[in-house]
Amino acid sequence: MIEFKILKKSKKSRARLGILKTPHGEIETPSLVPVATQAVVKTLTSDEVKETKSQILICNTFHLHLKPGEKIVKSAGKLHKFMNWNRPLMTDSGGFQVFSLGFGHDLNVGKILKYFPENENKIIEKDNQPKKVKITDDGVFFKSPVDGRELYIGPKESMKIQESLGADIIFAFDECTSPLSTYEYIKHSLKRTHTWAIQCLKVQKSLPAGRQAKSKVQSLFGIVQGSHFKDLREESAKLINSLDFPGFGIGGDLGENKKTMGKILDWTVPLLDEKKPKHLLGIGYLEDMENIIKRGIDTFDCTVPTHYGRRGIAFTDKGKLDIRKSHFLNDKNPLDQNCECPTCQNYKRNYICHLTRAREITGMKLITIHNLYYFNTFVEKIREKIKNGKL
RNA sequence: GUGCCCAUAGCUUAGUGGUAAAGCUCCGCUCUGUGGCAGCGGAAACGAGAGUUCGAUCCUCUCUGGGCACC
Repeated sequence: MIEFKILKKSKKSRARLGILKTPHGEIETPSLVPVATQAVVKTLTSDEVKETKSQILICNTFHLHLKPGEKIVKSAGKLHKFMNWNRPLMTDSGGFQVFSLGFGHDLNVGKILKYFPENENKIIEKDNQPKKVKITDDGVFFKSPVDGRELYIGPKESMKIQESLGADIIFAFDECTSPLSTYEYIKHSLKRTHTWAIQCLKVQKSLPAGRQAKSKVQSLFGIVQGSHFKDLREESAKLINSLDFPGFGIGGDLGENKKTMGKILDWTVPLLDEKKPKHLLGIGYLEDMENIIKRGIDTFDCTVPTHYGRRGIAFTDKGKLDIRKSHFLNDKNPLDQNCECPTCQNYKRNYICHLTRAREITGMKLITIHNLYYFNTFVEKIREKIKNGKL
């Protein structure tokens, strides 16, 4: 079971400084949670991840269910042993794949709606279904991206898989919704997500892992949905808060821009138990961090540092650097002048540029290490700011 | 030396008697509970000369370069 201690509350905002204790150690919050979908931070070994100041990782239930299957992971001694990561772990429930493989794929939109004119006519009405995913009130039928076979995940299945995987913090199975859904769609979807949340709690308590020594028990976080509709977000926050979750996730779409993201958090966070940790799912550009932390977010996972790293984008004090650009072949500086990460201590832009252009995986690795270190240092500085009363 | 074949974008190849298309490369841009993908946009070519023709990248000849075979 987790334990969450709030060390300091900001007087300027809802930001707080905390310690989140888990069966595999504690983390300082606010904290970034790097993404290790398939039980690996892509291109890195777990030892390398430790050199990036990463405190906790999040793996994915859906992907690990497909490959290699939770039975394999369980028999390998569960996720921590399997991937040689003895620090805290989370697993996402598979709820995001309802969206990413469903409407997200069909309509080519993300959690935050961009202002493309072609999105204007795209609307998801109440009884619409995605092409490759069938969403029912009991659970979701997926078509496996691996071999095409049909697979079903509902709250019970997600809990069982997550139990086998053995992360410290697990999430309730939810339907992550699209920003293009109508109010009626979201209202109906929300009912499902809430029913599933209740079922997840019940199932989790009945599973063997839910009955073992308290110190080892997984902590199940409930997820608030409701899209960009104020009353639905409020309704969801109140309901999820009323259930016996030790922490919360805030999921779903966050409106059409960064401002709506802040608004949605302002509607939601105050309705959730202040003493419990709050995780924002899937958000975390550098410019988002202060914004969400000020609004009471303790942890947040984001693919940006790793995903961008593999595409050759390095984050620096002077902005994003597309290291594949040919002029970097003549640049003898480190990725970032002030960075103390293993990459910046030992390698220069010219070499990393060459590696990425030659499609050598070490290029991706070096940037991934840097980006993670840079993001974690960025959050570290935000923690400092809270400590010093500046945020 | 003789015979045959070939010559289209930086690379690899389509194609047509009315000036040309694609993949890769290159140059921009997009990417938030991760395909290392993907998508959008851009730059860029008919080896040289002559002939036939209203018009030749396409047909004919010569040259240049490359390949193969034979002596």
